[in-house]
Amino acid sequence: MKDVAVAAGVALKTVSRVVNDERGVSPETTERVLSAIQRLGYRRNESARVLRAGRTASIGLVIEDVADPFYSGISRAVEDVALGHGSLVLSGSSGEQPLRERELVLTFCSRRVDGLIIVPAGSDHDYLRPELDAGIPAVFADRPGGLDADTVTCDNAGGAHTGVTHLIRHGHRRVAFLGDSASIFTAAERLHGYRRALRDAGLPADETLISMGPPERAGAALARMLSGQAPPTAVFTGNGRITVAVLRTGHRLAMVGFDDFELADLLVPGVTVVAQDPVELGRTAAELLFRRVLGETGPAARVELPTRLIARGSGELRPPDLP
Amino acid sequence: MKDVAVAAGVALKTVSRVVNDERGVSPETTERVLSAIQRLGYRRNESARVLRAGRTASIGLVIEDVADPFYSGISRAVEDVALGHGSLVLSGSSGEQPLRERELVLTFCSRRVDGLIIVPAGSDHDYLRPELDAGIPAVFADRPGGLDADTVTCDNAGGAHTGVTHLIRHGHRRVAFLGDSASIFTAAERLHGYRRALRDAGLPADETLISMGPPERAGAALARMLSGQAPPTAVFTGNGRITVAVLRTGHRLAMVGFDDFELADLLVPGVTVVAQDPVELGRTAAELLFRRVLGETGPAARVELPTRLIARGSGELRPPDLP
DNA sequence: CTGAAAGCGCTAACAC
DNA sequence: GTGTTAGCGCTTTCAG
Repeated sequence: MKDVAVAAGVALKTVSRVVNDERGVSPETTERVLSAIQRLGYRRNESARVLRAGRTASIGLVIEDVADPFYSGISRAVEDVALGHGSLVLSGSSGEQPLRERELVLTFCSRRVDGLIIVPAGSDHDYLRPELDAGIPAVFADRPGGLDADTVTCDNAGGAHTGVTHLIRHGHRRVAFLGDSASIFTAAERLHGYRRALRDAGLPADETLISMGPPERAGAALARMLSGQAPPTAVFTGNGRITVAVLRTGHRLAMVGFDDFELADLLVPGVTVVAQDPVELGRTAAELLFRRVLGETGPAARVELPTRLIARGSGELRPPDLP
Repeated sequence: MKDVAVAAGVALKTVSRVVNDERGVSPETTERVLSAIQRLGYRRNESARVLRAGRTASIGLVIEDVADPFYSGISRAVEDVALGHGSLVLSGSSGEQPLRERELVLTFCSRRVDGLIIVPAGSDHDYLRPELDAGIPAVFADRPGGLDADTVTCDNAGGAHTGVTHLIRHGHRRVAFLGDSASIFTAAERLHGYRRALRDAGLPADETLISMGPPERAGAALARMLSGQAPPTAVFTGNGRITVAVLRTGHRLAMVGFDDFELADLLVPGVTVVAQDPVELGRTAAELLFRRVLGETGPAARVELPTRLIARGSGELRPPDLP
């Protein structure tokens, strides 16, 4: 910048003015500065600018894994909203490890991001308190965090309730539930929805038909149930990865899965799902965040997004004894 | 930092020393500083540090769309390598628009990223020249850029050749090629591979069996071919999205697709594909980049990753006249 | 309309 | 061991 000033025969501040489109510079001076900038290949150092301005025009996004289509949908939506606000996105995958989440968040904070969108891996967010107090707004997405901040979730319990009720309406009385580890908020919520659906239908809850754990183990869990005393005639799967794991076992049960996925309609039978909308989730979280970044105060918002049942065949299969 | 120094009764530099784990500070002073840091909730401002140090410990990644599994695989791999080098990733989706690619890259540069990984949307990268000269290394991934920089691609032509030859070996003499827009490097390369495979097999190239264009139009293009004079008995699809589009048409042709995808094995018949490895692509690009960031000079590297044919059924169907 | 000086938060270089 | 000084590249006063 100094070089440009010298080359154009003006003061530093004048170059700054031109670069920032500030008014009050004569057209000819502007011209001279612009040509010097061109000639020297000058580009403003954003880091220095940030140091003065305080705002970095960047936000931090912590998700579980970019390579998972659910989270990459969120990512893309966040990115688009951020770009609309002239902001960049620093993102990182926590891999469901609270420690890594924490490290990523703190790293982002030390780079003075203007705000954070976090899909919480852990439930303890005390480490965030000082940052929030320091004025860095945060929004929790997909799951609530352990802090009173803006939160966007899906109607997990309601969605599971709808899906399980759908199976029950098609004549099933023994519906298995295969969910992710119970420590994950969404998994626990969906299990609640399952239990409530059984209760609402006046069906007993058989604990041998419930299995919570990582997707890799879902196939084996189902096999155990099927070889048990009173096997299920239908299964509700608690997320997309479990749905796929169960499909790979090649069973022929009625089935409804939480999360839509590409090609669900091309399988035979088509897979009936309870769909969430990751893009909407990301968009909403980002908009909430930028509202805060722009200075909005007020109590923490809690947004719950609806789910949608998409019937494609697998959820409409009747139990063997009811043709 | 100044506050911490005052609170601990030491000079600024001493705080800096403690924060940076520099040697030469007595244990008790360290203790005093640490407790002051704790008390005041101090966290170093990375922007200021960057301004001094010159390195930002961040890299920029421009891909086409994070929401596409191929690119999100790349993303994740880049992120992991970057984290291993203590670096963060700024990422953005170009949406295949050269202008947006350019804007993202220049924005990243003005934030002084240490390096760039670019999946080129356009082919003209003159705008990058000054940045490269200014010492910001760049690596092109998936497609070569219009500049002499490190590049990682897949063996597009070879992969297509293998896939098409596979169909020919199963008795097909009329193999259609449905590729993405010819302006996209990978699409053009794969078309070359297709043509070469026909030539190598002594088969004539029938231009009515070739269609290049956006995935949305692939279904219609195939329908046109099938209702033509001499319809194809097999089809080679030029990328994952086209493969899916073609599957949705519900045809019953023999088929091999470029790009593997989840559930390809669960469809009936299973979909035979030529698989690339996005994770390996991202990893290689990132490693190449960090080698440059760490000071390696020397001529631009060109890495070509192999592809792999995975037979699952659809590519082994024989033509109707050869049972 | 333009410029000079101060300082954002930090670290490198050199005292003490 | 510790402190002082200068300056990274920019913007924000406040004077011309």
